[in-house]
Amino acid sequence: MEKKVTIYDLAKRLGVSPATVSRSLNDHPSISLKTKSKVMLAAEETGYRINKFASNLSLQKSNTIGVIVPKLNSDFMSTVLSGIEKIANDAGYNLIISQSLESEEKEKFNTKTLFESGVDALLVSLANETKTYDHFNTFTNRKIPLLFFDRVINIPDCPTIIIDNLRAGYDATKHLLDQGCRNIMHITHGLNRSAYYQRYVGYKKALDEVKLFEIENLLVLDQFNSREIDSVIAKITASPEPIDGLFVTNDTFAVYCIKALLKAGYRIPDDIKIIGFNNDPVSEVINPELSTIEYPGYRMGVLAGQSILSHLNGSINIESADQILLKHQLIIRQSSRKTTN
Amino acid sequence: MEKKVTIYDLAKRLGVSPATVSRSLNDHPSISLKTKSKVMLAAEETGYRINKFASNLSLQKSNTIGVIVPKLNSDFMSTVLSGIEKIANDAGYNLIISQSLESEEKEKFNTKTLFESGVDALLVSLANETKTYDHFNTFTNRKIPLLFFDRVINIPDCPTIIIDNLRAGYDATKHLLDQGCRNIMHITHGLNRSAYYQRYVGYKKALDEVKLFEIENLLVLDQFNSREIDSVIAKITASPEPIDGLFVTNDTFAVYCIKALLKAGYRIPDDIKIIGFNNDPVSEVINPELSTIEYPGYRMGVLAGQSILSHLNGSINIESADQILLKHQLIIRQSSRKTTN
DNA sequence: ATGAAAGCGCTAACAG
DNA sequence: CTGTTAGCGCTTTCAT
Repeated sequence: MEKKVTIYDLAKRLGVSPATVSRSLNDHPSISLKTKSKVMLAAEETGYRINKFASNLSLQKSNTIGVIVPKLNSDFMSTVLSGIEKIANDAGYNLIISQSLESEEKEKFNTKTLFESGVDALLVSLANETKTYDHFNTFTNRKIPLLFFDRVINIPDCPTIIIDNLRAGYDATKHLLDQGCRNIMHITHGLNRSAYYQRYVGYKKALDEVKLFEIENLLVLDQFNSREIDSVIAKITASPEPIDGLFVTNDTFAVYCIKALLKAGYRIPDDIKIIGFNNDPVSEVINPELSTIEYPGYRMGVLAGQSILSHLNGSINIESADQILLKHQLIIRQSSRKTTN
Repeated sequence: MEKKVTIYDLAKRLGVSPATVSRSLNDHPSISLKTKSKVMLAAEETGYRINKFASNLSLQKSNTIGVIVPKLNSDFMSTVLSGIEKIANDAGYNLIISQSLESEEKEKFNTKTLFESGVDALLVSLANETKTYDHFNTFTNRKIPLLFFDRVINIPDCPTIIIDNLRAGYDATKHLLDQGCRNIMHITHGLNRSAYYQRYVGYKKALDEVKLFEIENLLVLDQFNSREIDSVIAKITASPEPIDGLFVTNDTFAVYCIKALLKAGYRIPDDIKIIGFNNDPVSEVINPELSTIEYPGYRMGVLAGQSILSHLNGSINIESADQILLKHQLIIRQSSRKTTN
């Protein structure tokens, strides 16, 4: 059991003051090179490690960034997190990551504990359930940088990083129309989150332009899990006018749809054309390959990290913009291509 | 800008001592109910929040658990993390997550910063590169609970959570043999990590039993990324004796292999039978569906969390065992099934 | 049941 | 260039 060694121990050992030790350790300019190296050596020998609690308490900062996401284990989210972690880590920041599991309660709780843990900034992608936003006041009131990504809400002085979801929804739907679809169903998550709502608006806009919008063709799911697939197939088969296009706001679920539809005897893309969302790796694995909207997750993570760091440094530049809009991209693959016959 | 309020502020406001406030807030038994509720109310009204730095400094603990993983963004790892987070969060612990990106240097650095951040325990899945383990001494020397999962190393008093990789490798290979394969190639990650090495040993054992082991059929890849797929195909086509079986220790990469092989004109499972590892969702998306070894990631995360918590509590039970061996399972799907002709 | 006071380990203003 | 000293905010022992 190694004993912990403090700057006082080093000070005593070297016959200098704790302040000198502290300054040396922090490479303060006003310390002679000689003392510095003496201190560093002693620190090395004794296995000295700084106590961050004490340091943080004194400095009133933690070099830690909090992150709240709905769910860790999706390809998209873990990719975003990977980007955030890379940037934060390179800048000497630790990441405290927690998941809300789509629950407003848990999001509130996590917000509270992250605040108390003294994170220097907070990055949030909102739970689907969340309808009130007061729990973020603790951060905004104290001017602690708060940033939303992907699932955002507009709060003064809180930057957001998103893609143009309306446009993306429009692009996806327009593409299906261009391929000849006339009765397009939209399968999405709770419209409570603007990311999803905007995609829906884009979908509606494209259809309104050609007078083909049908409210019955909207299917809002609670989760995107495989248990919900039956209701999808039921709705499709029950449709008075045959469904010939499917815009699903999640690749993984779109893939479930493809599998279920094929099993039910539908031909894809001949009978029904399908487009997903995110460009998850799985979209290239399914047969037929899934058309989708490319969502730059890693870049989003990197930008979220850079943006929050620049806020933390007080530097003003592109990353400290109020809103960053990332480009999405329509990716056309087999699942939605018009069949020439 | 809200001002931060401390227990001193509350004490002054209520005309009691800071000690009483502290005790009330912590529900200490020796404080009258009346004072307690008085304090709680004042805390509520003023928006008091505990300062964890001060608390941690005083208590010498952080209610924080550190986690180091090779890479956040894989289905398997994010699922494990999701399990760990659930358990930790429910027990009132925060998680500081960092990725080594398979680099020994970064793993060392992260170990150091997590130590300095005062985590109460550390959970590690080792980087593939890592060959020395001294950097964990800071933890073991001070008896800070340290646990390895998935990619483990045996260090006294450090529990490990793994599956029986040797047996899993054996099962996978034996299955291919049972399906009639006679020239089975093994595609795996660097054998530096015992998880992979043991799978290799199992593979070899199954083949040795029927005198079919060929060292030339071992292909060790640095990464499992799509850029390496060409070398795989090259090796398969160049094999003097036709390869008729493939045991790939990663589903995602196995899927790349299937796609590339199909494109190269091989029939699966007729010409080559394939089995993967992990039972990632993608294994059910590829056509033909991929046989694989089920790896219980979420359970592993949950158990890792429970195990480390029980160490933290000093309780002795099943979760505080030195080694937990989770059951894997052979899952047979189309990609490896003997074709009846 | 409550208060006084020391201590956790580090930082920084001030003094020399 | 270095030392003294006063916090940072909370916990806890020892009194009362």
